[in-house]
This record gives sequence, C-alpha cells and structure tokens, in this order.
Amino acid sequence: MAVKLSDVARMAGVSTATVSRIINKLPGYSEETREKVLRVIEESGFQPNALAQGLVNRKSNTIGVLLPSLSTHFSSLLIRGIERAAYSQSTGVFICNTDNDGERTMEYLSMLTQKRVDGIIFASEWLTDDYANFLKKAKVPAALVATASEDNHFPYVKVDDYSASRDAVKYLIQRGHRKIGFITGRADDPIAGRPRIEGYRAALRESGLDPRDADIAFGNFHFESGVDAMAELYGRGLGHTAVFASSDEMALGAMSWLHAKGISIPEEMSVMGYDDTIDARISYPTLTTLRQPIEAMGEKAFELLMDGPNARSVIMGHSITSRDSVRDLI
Amino acid sequence: MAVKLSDVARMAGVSTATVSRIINKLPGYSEETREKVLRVIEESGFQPNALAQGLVNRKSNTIGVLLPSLSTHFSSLLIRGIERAAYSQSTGVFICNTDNDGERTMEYLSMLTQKRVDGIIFASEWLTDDYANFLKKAKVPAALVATASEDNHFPYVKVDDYSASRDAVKYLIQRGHRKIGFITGRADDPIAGRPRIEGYRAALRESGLDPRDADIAFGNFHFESGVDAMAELYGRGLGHTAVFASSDEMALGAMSWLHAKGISIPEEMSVMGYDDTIDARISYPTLTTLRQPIEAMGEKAFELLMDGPNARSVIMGHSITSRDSVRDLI
DNA sequence: TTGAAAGCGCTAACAG
DNA sequence: CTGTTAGCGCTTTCAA
Repeated sequence: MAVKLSDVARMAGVSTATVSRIINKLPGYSEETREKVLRVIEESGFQPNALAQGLVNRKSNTIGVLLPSLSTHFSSLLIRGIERAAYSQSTGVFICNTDNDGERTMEYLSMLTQKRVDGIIFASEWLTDDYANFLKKAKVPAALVATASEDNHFPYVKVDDYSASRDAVKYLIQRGHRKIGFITGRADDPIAGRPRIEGYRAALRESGLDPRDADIAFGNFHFESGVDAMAELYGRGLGHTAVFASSDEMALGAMSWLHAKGISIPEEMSVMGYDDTIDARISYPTLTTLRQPIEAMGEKAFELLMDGPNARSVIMGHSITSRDSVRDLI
Repeated sequence: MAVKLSDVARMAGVSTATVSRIINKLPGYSEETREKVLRVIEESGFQPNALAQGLVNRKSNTIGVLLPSLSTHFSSLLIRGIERAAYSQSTGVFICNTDNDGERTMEYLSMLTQKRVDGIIFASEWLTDDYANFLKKAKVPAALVATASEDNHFPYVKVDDYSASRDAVKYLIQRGHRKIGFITGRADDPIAGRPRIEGYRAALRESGLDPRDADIAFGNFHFESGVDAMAELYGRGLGHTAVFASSDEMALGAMSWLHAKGISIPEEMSVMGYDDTIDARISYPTLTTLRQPIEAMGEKAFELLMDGPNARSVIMGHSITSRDSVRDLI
C-alpha cells in the first residue's frame, strides 16, 4: 500500500494535523518541523490521496469537457486551450467525446457529476433542455464554448457568427467578387448554421447583391461534405467566382474537388474558409479564412468555469487571415 | 448539498448497507426493497460520490493519457481509440499534454498518481528512466503506445517501425523508383528515427541500390519541417523521383513546397507518407501512405492497462494505403 | 434479507 | 506551535 499521511506523521514524530498543514501550506508550525516533515515526505515518496482530499474539501480539482468530435483541428485547438488553462491551475481535464449522441452525452454528464468535477465545459454542440436540466439539477457549474443554450442560463464564449460570416463575405465583395457561393451548416443549426447564413445574406444585400437560395449548399463541417457541396454548387452552373465555406475542412474539401476538376485556385475560383486551424496552412494554395481565436476561447471557457456564479459570457473578436486562395478581381 | 447514500437509506427506510448493495448490484435484498430504493434514488436524483467510492475501493475508474502534442491528427486518433475503449468500461480519461517538456511530464505524473488513476498511457514519447522510475515507485500501472522504454519494463503497443519503413520503400522501388529521398526524425530518436532509417536503407540495399546519407533530410514530424526538409532535399539536386516522409504531415509539407515550385505530383515527384491520418485524404493529390492502425492502437493500449501484470506487448500490423501521390514508373 | 459499525485517507475545528 | 477528534460519503465485515 502507498504511504499515507498518517505514516508520514508517525515517521516524523508529529500529528497528522501538522503534516496536513504543511502540505497545504497553512500556517501553524515551526520551520524546524516543516523541514523534518518535508524530508520524510521526500524520502517516503508520499503522494497525498486526492480522492480523500476531494471528499473532505468537496473539490476535485478536475473538470470535464464534452465535445462532439475529437478528430477535427477545431477540437484539438479547443482542448489545447482548455488544458493549458487547467494545467496552470493544477486541475485535471476529463475529455468526453459525445459523438453527437444524446445518450452518450447523458451518460458522460452523469459520470462527471459522480466524479464530482468542479465544472463542465460543453463545446460546439447545442445545449438541449435535457442537458441543461441535468446540469441545473446536479448543480454542476458549466460553461459553453462555441455554442450557446436555449435559455441562456449558462455563460458562454463564442464569436459573433453573424458578423463573422458577414465580414468574410464583405471581404470577398471588396475584392471584386459578385457571385459568391456558400457552403455551410444546416439552417436549423442555431449556432453555426442560421446566423452565418444570415450574415452571408446581409453582406450581399448591403452591397446591392441578391442572395439566392441556390447559392448555398449544405455540409456537416467535415472534409467529405465540402467535396460534395462544391460539386453540387458548381453543378448548378451559377458562375460563382468565389466560394465561402463555413469551416476550413469543408473549404479544403471544396478545393480538393476543384483541383480534381482542373479548376485552378484562385485564378478560376477563389475559396475562403472559416476557423483558421492548421488546415488553412497545410492546404495548397494556403487558405484565406475567417479566424476564430479557438485556443483562446478554450482558455476563456475554463476561466468562466472558475469565475463561478458571477461569470459573464464573452463574445470573442474574429478577424480575417489573408493567404493565397482568394483572387483579387479588381 | 447533494443527496447522499445515507439520505436515500433514510428516505427508503433501510440501512446504508442495503442501498450500497443495491447500487452495486450485489446480492442480499428482496425485490421489494430493491424497487423501493430504486424509486427513491430516481426521485431524489441521487448520484453516488465517486470520490468516496474510490477512496474505499482503491479504484478510481479513471486513467491518464500523456502525450507530447494535442494538435496532430495522430494524437486525435490515438485519443479517440483510448476514449472509446475507456468509455465502454465506464472509465474516465484525463488528457495530459506534456508539450515534450520533462517538467510538465513529471508534474502530470505526480498529479495522476495523486488522483489515484488506475493506470497511465504514455504515448509517442520515449519513456526516460526518470519517468519509468517514478511509475515503478508509485506502482501505477502503465502502458506505452507508439513508443517503448529503455528497460522494456512496461507493456507497449506499436508497429514494427523498421519493417514498416522498409515496406514503404520497397513499395516505391516496386513501382520503378530508384532515387528515393527520405524525410524523417532524427537518428537519435529510438522509435520513429533510427529504426525507420534502417528500414529505408535495408530496402534499398536489398534491391541493389546504394543508400546515401545525402538522400535523407530531417524533420520533427510537423508540417513546416516537411516543407523545409523537402526544400533542402531538392536543393541537393540528387534527381529523386520519389520522396518518403515519416509522417503524413511532413509529406503534406513536402507537397506544399513542390506545389509552390510548380513541380507536379506525382508526375515529376512521387510522395509517400506515414500514418494514414485524415491528412492523407485531404491532400491533393491524395496521399499514398504507410498505414498504422492508430485508433486500434489506442484501444489496445487501454486493454493492456486493464490486463494488469499479465499484459503482453503487441506489435500491430501495418499496411500500405495506395492513393494518388505515387507514380508508377514502369 | 437486513443493519450496526469500523474504516478508506484526509481536513478542520477545538483545545491546549 | 501542536495534537485530538469528529467527520467527508461510501463499502464491508459481522452479527442478527
């Protein structure tokens, strides 16, 4: 069995209370005893049992992160941000891949509350009433990142998807594009779907252009769906000179289709992405994209959790990273 | 305060022992009491405190995963595999990004043992004596994935890097390539460096070709290093018709450089990768690559952990995924 | 089939 | 400055 606090106490000839004070850096002992105890700890290899500590302190120094996918660069960056912030506060991070499955999500929610995590970060996925109710009943602090919830009860951190999408399209318009296709999430997606579609339309309208439904094709943010959507869009023969995709991955999918058809980028077709993950750097040509500060959003989400009840939602700024996939038509 | 087991016991008019038996599905109660207790649990929203359970059971149903990076597809796939296996056994996964930093690694090792994880999976990074000694002293079960250790004390799961590299190069040779460049990790890397270099050389020699040091350029497995290595290799003017890179990411880097120079792939230069992550599918042309079953390796690593002392290391099979980046010269 | 009670490893009054 | 002791929420003999 591992050495425990009482062993240390005995070996050092002091009480458990004293050892506890020392390892927790509380006041109440002489420098002399401190050194002695520390030496015993060192020699014995004592590692306090965090389960016992958590039990009495009602704090596990642990959080959970729920996300719908582990395989996108978006997730990776988010996790990195969260992990970095958590590490700096000595807290452990449980990762939970929900696979977009309601049942898995509920089971993870339950597991995390049983493990008495100090908070839960819910990422990229719409927070349904079911989830929200569970969290409220279990009284687990939660923060949302890159999403929001029905009733706005939980603090969130995200970019303004409407403005971001609008700015991206305006960027293309400024460069002389008039016929702009859009590959995005479904309109019934209240976060990455509808607002971005509305932003796209607003940008066109503000420039006196006419947004048509046929200019839009739908995907699920992953590569393959970008390939398919580009094929569909191009097949409609609308004469687009540029296409804006709602994720870098879908933009790469679009580019892949264009390459395969021998349509040169950006000479014959400009492509713009959304996110600015490393996908945008590894593509050829490199991808001009709407940048979300994903890693910073992850860090911020952790902070929201730590802020407790007085946490305030934050809208992070977006920006445009210009690379080589958009042609200047002017 | 959350409702606890003793609350449930009181409300159901039974003892805590009985409730405990019921939630743990142990024998020793009538169907009638079971139903009553279950109803109370349901109505009260009781969630057993896993910290308390862990304290008495000496089992936390939790593992830790240490990896040097979170931002590669390799990591993502590995985590997915581990998480899937863990989820199926109701165990939580702490992710720990060491950033290839010894100090962070040691701190995480310490955090994980304090949290009394049931095991630690150590990925992609050479297990130094320091780490190994810590694990042995703390008596935490550990398993290695995509790596191994100095003293071979811990079970591991990996592919045979030597054979894999050799097979990849033989594949190129079979397609008529004679001048083959190699972009790989440093020779002092005992896993992804040296063995792959030796495999490369062996393949050449076995075909009567002469492996030269100048045919090799070094990278760190990431995209940018692939770009640089390709530039260097090409600059040497050795007339390569193919280049083999020790990671898909580096292969994409190489392709990016070739694209930029107007060198067509695979017509003027064939490119082959290693891993078969989604990077190989999103590139254009799609990448022919040496496939490691990364996700399965993750699952297997978890199983090794659960197998306890009688876990046996396993070499996973590799294969070659043919796509469009290698030209047939025959 | 059930309950009383000791104990898992630690913290925090409280007393000295 | 230091020790005693009563929990934290659960499991598990042992006895009934």
